Formats: sequence, structure tokens, C-alpha cells
Amino acid sequence: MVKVTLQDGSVKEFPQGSTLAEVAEGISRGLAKSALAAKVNGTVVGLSNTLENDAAVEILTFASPEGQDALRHSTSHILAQAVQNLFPGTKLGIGPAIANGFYYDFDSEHIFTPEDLETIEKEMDRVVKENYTFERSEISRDEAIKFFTERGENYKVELIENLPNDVAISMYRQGEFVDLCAGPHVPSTGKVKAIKLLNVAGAYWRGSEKNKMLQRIYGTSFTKTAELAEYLFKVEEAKRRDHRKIGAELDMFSFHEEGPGFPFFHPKGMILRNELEDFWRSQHKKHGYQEIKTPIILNRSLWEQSGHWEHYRDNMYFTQIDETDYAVKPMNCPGGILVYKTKLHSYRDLPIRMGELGLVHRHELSGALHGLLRVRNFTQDDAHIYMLKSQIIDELIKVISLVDHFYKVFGFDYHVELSTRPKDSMGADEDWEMATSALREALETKGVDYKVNPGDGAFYGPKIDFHLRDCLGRTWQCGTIQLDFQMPEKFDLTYVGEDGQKHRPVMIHRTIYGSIERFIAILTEHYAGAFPLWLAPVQVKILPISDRHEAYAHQVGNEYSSQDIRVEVDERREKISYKIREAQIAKVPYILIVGDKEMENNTVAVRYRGEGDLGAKDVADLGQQILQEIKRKQ
RNA sequence: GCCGUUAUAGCUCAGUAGGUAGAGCGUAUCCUUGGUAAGGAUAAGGUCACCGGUUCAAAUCCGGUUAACGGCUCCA
Repeated sequence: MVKVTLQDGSVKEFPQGSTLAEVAEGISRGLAKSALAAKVNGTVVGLSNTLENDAAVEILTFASPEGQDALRHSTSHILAQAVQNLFPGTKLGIGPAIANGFYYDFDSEHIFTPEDLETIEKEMDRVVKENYTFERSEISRDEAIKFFTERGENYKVELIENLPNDVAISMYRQGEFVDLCAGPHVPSTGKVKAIKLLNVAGAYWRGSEKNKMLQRIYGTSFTKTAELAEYLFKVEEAKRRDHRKIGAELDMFSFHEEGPGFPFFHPKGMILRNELEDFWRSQHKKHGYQEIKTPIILNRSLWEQSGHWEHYRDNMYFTQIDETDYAVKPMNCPGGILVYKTKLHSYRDLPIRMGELGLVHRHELSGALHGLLRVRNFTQDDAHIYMLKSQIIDELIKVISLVDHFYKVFGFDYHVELSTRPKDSMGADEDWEMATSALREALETKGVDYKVNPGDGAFYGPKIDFHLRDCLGRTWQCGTIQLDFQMPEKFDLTYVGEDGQKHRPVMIHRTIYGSIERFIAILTEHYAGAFPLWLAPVQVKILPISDRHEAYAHQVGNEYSSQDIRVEVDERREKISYKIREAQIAKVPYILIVGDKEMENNTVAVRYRGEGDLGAKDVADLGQQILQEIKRKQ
């Protein structure tokens, strides 16, 4: 017998050599039915594995991320089987589980179309119904290479050849189909109850643009059809909230062929933008920041000095002025540094916090552009903090707190990632080590949980990234804090210390919104265009019932707009229900209807977004209420 | 940049054997003065993304360019 410690801490005995499926059965019938895989001493394995020694066992169902991965990974094998059944000769790339689904890469003469996906889905359903068992087997490296060479699976052969020597090579078979795979898998194809193939896209073999482009089929799967329906609903909801669509509908911004990746902001979009910038300015002023503005085009020599020429050139735009080379700035720091250097600084002046809403241009690949989320010019809410080494931790903590304050105002949750030295970077290892541990210390002092991203830092320093979570659970990188010992060195930045000697300050580069453009996109999708009152481009829309109420509507409108409330009066000769419908679709927070009754009593009939008709309110009282709500930034 | 798809009126889209274009919404004008999500009529609006080719004839077939979309790569 072996002792099995279960998740709840209880211990059960099973005969040595029992399978994990039997363990699940021993716990409960229901669990055995929903079990997809198991975790033995922390390692995820298939349910057909046997227990030879005492172990801690956790049975994994679809409720756990590992269970989901096992199911999706198994579904990718089913996809591969279906594709090879329907399109013989298709070669297999890789087919992993990913967040929310799976994919499989294929090399095929045939170009897969959306119609093919339906056919493939049907074939997958057939495979599921056959309820083939996923059988694991281990073979030697030579046998594996021979096996896949005979089948013409050159990608699999390449994978095997690149596997480390000490690793066991395993294959999984379901019916006629065999694939190289580390596993684990669910017990049989019948466990997959709901499959949806989503789209086809090109993907380079092993992610390198030097390799052949394969066709990647994306899909997802669930153990219940209701779960699939819920997921598809979420996908639809994300489409409905797409900022490119809402941005056009609400007349906020546009894109034109004349400037791919260069957004045009319309009056309504500018209101939102300016509100974000005003809020930013007021907060930064409060937290000891000064503001500067530096030029967009600067001499090439500056970029050579900063290291951008060497490390960032591929992303930059260049021009010539009077036969001299210039670059359009991709970052604000070198310009900001020139401002720092315009005078001598005493240690008493530090830290100096210099903010800049700086327009940067970066050459992104044409295929990477995506609405406001990925553009070629954007405004960073940048700031550079010049400080003493002894001030690093304190300043980092202050920035982390400020970021936290901003995100809370918008109701965002977020998580934090720490990125370390990348391959293409400059500076001494000791500096990187010092900078990285300072970031770590600040996070730990603040009690912030974080995940480490090795090799993902900026070329001049390690960074902390803030990833927002929106209402659909998607995450977006926005704020970033980078600690930099390199630029002060490159630009010979100094301050005069207590000893009267020149010393080297340290720099922080940081953003909170990240990019105003991207932040607007995220807000638009997060709120589905129904912006909180303080951001809403039109805060109040007044609808006169007929033309004899127009003058009164304007009188109320003027009273509000004189208090800086953004008001529009809809004086078209349309029926009231028609005007309400339009204002409602435009997601205006306060719709005020004025007719005879209201005119008589100096009131307005309030229709509040999301709540409907609230009845009549006194004009002045409502104005106060609206001002309060704007102030509270709800 | 690469792979795939797409491009017809301001917007959403028809146009199914190649014979120089249609609808709904929106816009303008007129009628309607209407109380909580679409009142009616009339009209204007398109060298069918751009360049080239095949053809007596191209929105439609072919080639190229551009842009958008879905991904890969990259990132604020």
C-alpha cells in the first residue's frame, strides 16, 4: 500500500501501482468523472500514471489552470488528427495549450479557409465521439527520429534533435494518430465536450522570421457546452467594446491612409485626452513634479551619445536639416537630460522630478499596428527623476504609490512585473545588479507581489511594469518604472555634493498612463464607451420637447456650461423619443428633458445613464449634484 | 516586415454567368409641435481604394501598389 496525501491534508491508502484515475475514483465518483489530470508532488501527470510510492496528490479538473491546459492540449492533438484525416500530407508543427485555448501549426499545400474550419470541427467531433484513449509510450531518440522521418514529419524530427539528452521522449497515441508530446493528456478524446475553432493565422516555425511561415489554427475547448457559450459571449463582448469601433461611433478619433499608425483626434477625443492630462498635471504638481517640453526632432549626435543609435535605431525615424542628420525622438529622456544640464545642481536640489507629456515616434512594423493600442506616434506621460543613490528606494516607493493612486481612480486592478537585463543592452553588470535589487527592494518594502521577466528590461536599465486588468479580465501594460545608471554616465550628469565635489546622480524613467493613446483605448473598452462623468465628452444633453422649449433649454444649458459642465442642446425638430434614443446610444450620462412642466417650475426631467427616468429635479440642485459627481471622479 | 483575408455612398452592407450600380441608417428640404429608445414624404450623395493588363465592354477576370482586419514578430 502507498499513502496518498490529498489536497485537504487527509491521507488515504491505495494499493501500490494504483492509477491516479483509481485514486480519483477512491475520493468520489463525481471527481473521477470530472478528473482531467493529476498533480503528484507538484508535477502534472496523466491519470493513467501509477503510484509506486507515498505521494501528495491533487486531482485536476477543468476548474484548475492545469486541468484546462491538459484539456486544451489534448484538443490540439484532436485538431491535428482531424486535419491529417481531411488533408493527408499535412505536416505538423507544434500544438500547445495557451491562455483561453490552444493552437496547432500546420505545413500544408492547402490554404485553410473559414469554411475548412467548420469541416475540421465536424471531423474533430467525430474523433471525440470515438472516445479514443490517449496512450502514452516512451521510445528512444533513434526510434523516434526514425518514426517521424518515415512519416515525413521533418518538424517533429527537428524538435527531437533539439531535445536535451537526458529527457525521456514520449509519444501519445489516440486511435490511428500518434504525436510527439511530453504530455500530460486527459484520459480520452471523449472528455472534450465543446470545441470551437476560432481563426487561422500565419506563424513562423519556431517564432523566427527566418523560418517558413506555417498556418496556425486557433481554437478553444471546454468540458461543458455552457462554458463554451460563455466564452464566446465574452469574445463577442470584447468585439462590441472594441475601441476602434466605439471611437468611430462616438466621433473621438480616426485613422487615415495618409498616416498609417498616426492617430487623428477629433474634438470629443480631445476632451477625454485633455481631462486625462489635466488630472495628470494636477496630481504631479501635488507630488513635487515640474513640467517641461522638449523638441521632437534632435540632432543625430545626441542619439549616438545616448546609445539609441546603437540599440534602438531600427525603431527610429530620421530626417535631414541643412544637410545634417536628425532623428525624430522615440523617447523623451535625452531631451530631458539636456534640460538638466543647463545648470549646476546642488545635492540640496535633489531629487528633481521633471515630467513631460512627450510625443514620441517609433517605427512599428506595418502589420503590428492596431488602433490606438499600437501606433507609430504616441504621447508618453513621462517623467525623469534625478536623485542621490540614497534616495533611490524612497523615490521608487513614491512612484509606485502614485501609480497605485492613478489606477484606483479608474477602478483598475493590476499586477506588477520586474524585467531584468536584456541581451542588447549597455553598462556594467554591477550597475544592473544594483538597479535590479533596488527595484526589488522597493517592491518588497511596499509589499507588492511581482513576477520576474528575465531579459525583458530596457537597454539602459531594469524596469517594473504595471499591467492593468480590464473588466473582461484582459491585461495591458501601461505604467513602467525604469532605473538607469547608464544615461547619467553617457551624458556626464553631475550634482555638487556636500563635499563641494561633483558626483553622479541616478535617474528614474517612469510613466503611469504609459501612452495617453493606449490608455484612451483601454478606458474605452473598459467602460464600453460609457465614460464616467468627469471623462464623458458630453456630460449633459438637454432635449427640448418642442421648439417653444428651446429658449429654456438654452437657458439651463448656459447655466451649466458657465460652471464648466459640458452641455449640448438637441434642438432638432424630432420627437422626444427619437432624441432620447440618440443621446442614449451616445452614452451621455445626464439626459435632461424639458417641456411645459419643467419650464413652469424651473426644473428638468432627469434621465440618468444606466438608471433611466429619475423624474423632475431643480435646475440649480442638479447642477450642484453634477459638479460634485465630476469632482469625485466616479 | 511576413502569412492569410478584405476594400462598392458619411456608416453597415447587397450586387449570384463581365453589359459603366442598389438598400437601410445618416444628411438636406418639406409636412408633423410630438412627454422617455427610431413619425412621414421628397432629394442630394459613388470615375465601385489606387495603377496597369485582358476584352467590343471590367465593380466583376489577371498583375502590382496602398490601407484595414486576424495572427507571427515587437512593444507604451
